[in-house]
Amino acid sequence: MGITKNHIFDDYQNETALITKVLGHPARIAILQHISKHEYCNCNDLVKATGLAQPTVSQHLSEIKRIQLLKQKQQGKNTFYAIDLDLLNQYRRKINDFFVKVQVNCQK
Amino acid sequence: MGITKNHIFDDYQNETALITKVLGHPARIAILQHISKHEYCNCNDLVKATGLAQPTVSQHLSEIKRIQLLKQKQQGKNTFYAIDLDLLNQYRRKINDFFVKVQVNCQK
DNA sequence: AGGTTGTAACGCGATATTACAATAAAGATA
DNA sequence: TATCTTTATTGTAATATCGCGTTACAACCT
Repeated sequence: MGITKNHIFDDYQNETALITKVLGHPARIAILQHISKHEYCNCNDLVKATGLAQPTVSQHLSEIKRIQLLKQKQQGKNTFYAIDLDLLNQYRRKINDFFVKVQVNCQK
Repeated sequence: MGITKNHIFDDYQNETALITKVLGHPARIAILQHISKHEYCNCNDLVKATGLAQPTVSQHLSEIKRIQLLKQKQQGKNTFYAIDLDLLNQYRRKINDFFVKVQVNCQK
């Protein structure tokens, strides 16, 4: 997307945007939904669940890993994925707080 | 970014992703913060607040308008922007619910 | 060893995004 | 009328993203 000028924004703005950006694709929403319903599923499960090709799913998994939202367990050739619930909750609060702050500021 | 295959995902996934995608840029986070603190500010205010060029700000405003999060008041040559609080709250709940559902599913 | 399976990495085409200069259009002001 | 101000639009360069075919590399099986 051309170069985002991250340096002119503060940490809060960059972090908030990074979390929402990772969530900003339907495939990644679908992947998180599926992992939540099938803990420690593998990449092939997600290929079937999403209907995307394996390399595409792998790429979306990498995006989600950028914000450390995934835990992996290697078991032989299989890689099993689960969601880091502590971080998920942290991000939930962070995004919710952003909305709330905007709302409160508006009402002053 | 190549073509996102929206048709293979359901409405919930597409809508959730669209909202977070719009929030997924630090400039748009900054713009929403500024509008919330200075109700009915104009485009020039946002140019000064963000440090981006006027066409860039205008483009980001368009992105935010895609999810109807902005109300505008035309006053002569000035366009004043404010946030649609009802929709903001609706989106806040929608995103928060997504996080909560994922969390709850994980714990089953 | 040879074949199968699961996943990441590489590479590419198509398209989207970011950022901005230049311009246009409309309202204000001298 | 001429000029300035404000904002949207157009066009463009640079870069990122999406999706996938192909490949590479394990680990498992026979």
